[in-house]
Formats: sequence, structure tokens, C-alpha cells
Amino acid sequence: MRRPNNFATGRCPRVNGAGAGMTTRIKCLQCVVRRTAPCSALTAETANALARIVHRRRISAGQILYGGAQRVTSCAIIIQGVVKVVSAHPDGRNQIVGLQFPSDFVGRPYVETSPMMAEAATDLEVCSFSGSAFENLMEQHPDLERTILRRTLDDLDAAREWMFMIARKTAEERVASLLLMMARKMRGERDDATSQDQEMELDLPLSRTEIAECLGMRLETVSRQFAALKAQGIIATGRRRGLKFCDLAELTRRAQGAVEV
Amino acid sequence: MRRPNNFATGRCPRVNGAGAGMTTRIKCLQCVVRRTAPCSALTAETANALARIVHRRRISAGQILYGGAQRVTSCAIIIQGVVKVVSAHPDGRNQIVGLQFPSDFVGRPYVETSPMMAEAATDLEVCSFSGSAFENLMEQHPDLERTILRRTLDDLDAAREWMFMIARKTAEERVASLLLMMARKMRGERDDATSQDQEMELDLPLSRTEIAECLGMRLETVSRQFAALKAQGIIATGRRRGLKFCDLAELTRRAQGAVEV
DNA sequence: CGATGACTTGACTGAGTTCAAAAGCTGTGG
DNA sequence: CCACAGCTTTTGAACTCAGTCAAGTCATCG
Repeated sequence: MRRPNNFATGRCPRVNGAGAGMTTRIKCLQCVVRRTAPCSALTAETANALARIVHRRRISAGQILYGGAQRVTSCAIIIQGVVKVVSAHPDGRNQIVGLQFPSDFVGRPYVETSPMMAEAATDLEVCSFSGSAFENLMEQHPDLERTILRRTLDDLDAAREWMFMIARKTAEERVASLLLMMARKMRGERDDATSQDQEMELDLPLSRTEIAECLGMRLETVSRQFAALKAQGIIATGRRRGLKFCDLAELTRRAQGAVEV
Repeated sequence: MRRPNNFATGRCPRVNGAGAGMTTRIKCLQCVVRRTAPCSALTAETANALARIVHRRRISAGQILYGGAQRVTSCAIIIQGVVKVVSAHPDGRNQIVGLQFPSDFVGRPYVETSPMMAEAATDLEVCSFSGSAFENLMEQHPDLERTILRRTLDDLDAAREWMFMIARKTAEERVASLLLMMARKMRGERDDATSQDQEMELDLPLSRTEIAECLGMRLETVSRQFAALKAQGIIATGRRRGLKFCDLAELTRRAQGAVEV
């Protein structure tokens, strides 16, 4: 954990509440994830009802959103930052089984405790709401439930694709795949539309250890793969977590594996 | 594929249709998966509406339920048999990313094509229905949608737990885990209630190759792990796919890994 | 500046893969 | 009933990729 796990959440002044519907709407209209977040798929009425139970919070890196011993009491939509979903076992082995980016939904409705744990990988800005209030809202607004169902089905596909990656790809392919995936998500691109640029830079949201936990490898192996890609001029690492993609096309090829016909 | 992939589906006489609501109800009441299938969580009205669009079919092992080039056109609830969900890649590598057992829902609503492929691992008996009819039904009956959402959330948890297994467990742990999982599911037990018996027998629904595809290993490795467990008297293999659990407690321990304090 | 934590590099090991061959089943046809 | 073909499964032996252990380097911060 990179920061002390204090639970001071730095909550923002609530932008909404009883009778503050109008204010809320306006805030939502300005929201940076407006176009892609679940809220965008809702009717105006449902969106308003959701806005009424929501409040914006800041959450610092390392804090647990749900899981472990705690009850799953709240859900959230990410505005800024990255959340990691971890499958942790008592013997110390753990595996990151999902990453959630801005505009993604975080939470586990309908259960008291989850086998998974969600932790802020970076400092976060979220729209959060109580789990039970959210469940009630889903009951009253089927369009909200449908939106969450669609997201969950997408998450399931993503989890399975990821599973393939871990089970069948080589170390190099895994690292390349993850880098591309993170680049895509952090730029808010849709899954199908891949960036055309040959060069771009970003700051990785994860440490080497976390990358290894994503890929089912050890951090030393990740480090070696970074070194190899760097030596071939495909990527360059800045200081801290800076990363520059020097040859996106080649990296994409590496992510697929050598295509022998 | 163990059987020719002919598409003669051996469809049963439809037990329902326009105006046959009563007959349908009675058939459903006799259904072997009645207590655990999604239908059981529905209101009488929704269950009836679902029964009206459903028909029973037999599907032979090796047939594709959805995926690959085909559009995702139908969904089903499994009455008898096992379906494998496969992530297949052009270079020949493929990974089984999910198994569905009796009373499970199979399908991928809301998309035209899925990155995953669902294939009958054994001969099947299912209640099947058109995907679009099912989507319409979900719109009209929020309780159906909620039931599917809950199942999907459970599937997501299961997929993530499985991912942990592939990424972090040793070959022995993986084989033991899969055997226990299959035993549990094939006996229709709930996830929490584990069998108390120390001995039991069953016929595995998967070949060695398929087991390897589940676990992210090669079939030779699976075979060696079977041999090792057999040599220690923990399991015994009958001819064909017969399997006997001789020491469930020990197998459970092997599935967790050596617990060093 | 020295301490702390994150990352890199090196040398060695080993679990699982790969390639190859043998052994078991199942079904077919003479 | 046996012989044979076409499978799946088992077993053996050599190899390799990633893991393990152990130093060493680099950044950041009090």
C-alpha cells in the first residue's frame, strides 16, 4: 500500500439532497464521464432518482471499497482513478481479477459479503451511494437494472477474455496485452476503436507488483519483460510510472503472439 | 469431438404453445431442476410467460450453442448435461472459461456476436428459447431480469475465483479443485453445502483434453496429476470416464494447497 | 544525508511443457 | 472370436520458461 490506510475520505460538499434535483442535473450534465457512465443509458427520471441518492467522494489509494471482512454496503461509479478487484487467499497468494476505470460501476449488489475485494489502486473520485438504496432504486427503475445487467455481462466477457490471457499467453504477450488494455481504458476509448497514433504517453496506475498480480506472474518477470520491450525500442519508461509507447503496432503484434501461418 | 457434429437436434414434441398454459405449468412442476433453475425465482405470471416461449430440445455432444461465426440467437436453461464456454483463438490456443450444469442459464443476451463460444460437452437436454423473445420478456418482467442479473453476478464471481485458480494454484491444486467443483455441481449441491460422504462415484463430463483446457495446462500434466492422486489412494479411475473419490477430505486439502502455519 | 520502498539485474532451480512412443478402449467387419 | 483401425490416455525423457533467491540500483522524503 502506497499510502497510509486512513479512512479520512475527504468527502466533497454534497452537490445534491432533498429538493436539490436541479442542481444535481446540472452537475451531472457537466460530468466528465457523462457520455460513457451507466447514468447515460437511463431515462431522465431514473437519472434524477439516482442523482438524489448519490454523493461525490474522494477516496485515497489503498482504501478498501468492499470485501474482506467488511459488508458490501456501498456501490460507486468511478469519475477519476482506477480500482482493482482482488481475489485474496489466506495463504498470501492473491490475484487481481479485474480493473475498473472511470465511468465503470463498482460494487456487488445482492450479497452481504463478497469473495472478492475492491481496493483503490490510485486516488479516486467517485459518485457513491448506499448498496441498499441502489437495490431499491433498481427495483423501481427497470432501466437501471438493465443497464447494470448489460455492464455485468460485459464484465463477465472481459473476465473470461482475461482468463484466456493468463492461462494461455506467454509473459511477453501478457505484459503487452495489459499495457494496451490500460492505455485504451485510460484514454476512455471504446473496446472496438483502437487508437491510431503510433506514439503516446501515460502514467501507469499500477506498480510492478500490481501488474504482476494482474498477470499471474512475479514482479521480477514483469520487470524483465519491460526491459526486453524497452531494449527493442517498443516502449520507453520515464521515471516513476511514466510509460511511452514508441511502436504501438509492434506492441499490438507482441500482444497477439507470433502469428505463424 | 466425440460425435459427428450433425445438427439433427432430436427436438421433443413441444409441450406448450398458444393456449397451452395449463399443460406447461404442470410440466414445469415436474421439472427435475425446478427447485434451482432461474424459473423458480419468478412470479407465477412470469414463469407462465416464459413457459410459453420455451421448448424442450435434445442437443448432442459437440454441437455449438452460440459463438464462433454464428449469431447469438438463442438462450437455454440446462435440464441435463454440461455445456462448456470456450475462449478460442485463431492460432489454435483455447481455454475453457466456464462450465454450465443442470439448472444453469446459457446464452448471451443483448449482443449479436459473442467473443466466447458455448459448446455441448455432453449430450444435453435443455429448455431453449429465442434470444429476442427472451429479451422482450425481460423488458416486460423485471423479476426475470433481476433473476438473470443475480445469476450473471454469481457467474462473474465464479469466473474470477476460477481465474485465481489458474493464475496462482499448482497443477495438483487445480486438478483437485476442478474434480471437487464438478462433483459438487453434478450432484446439484449449493455452493456452500459440501457433501459429507467420504466416498462417491461419478462419470466425468470432460475428456482429459477438456480438463486441461479448463485448467490452463496440457493433457499430459493432467494425466500425471491423476496418476499421482491415484497412487496415493485419494481417487480411483474406472474405465472410460469413471471416477471414484476415495478420500474427499484429503482431496479438499490438496485443492487448497499445503497450509503452512 | 541516510532510510525506506520500488524497481532492476543476475544466477540457479524446478514445475510444467514438448516430443515421442507405448498402452488401453471401442467399435467394425471378416 | 479375433484382427485391425481410430481413438484417448498413460508414460518416458529432455527441455524451457518463468519462478526463486539474492544483490544491487534508483527515487523520494523526512
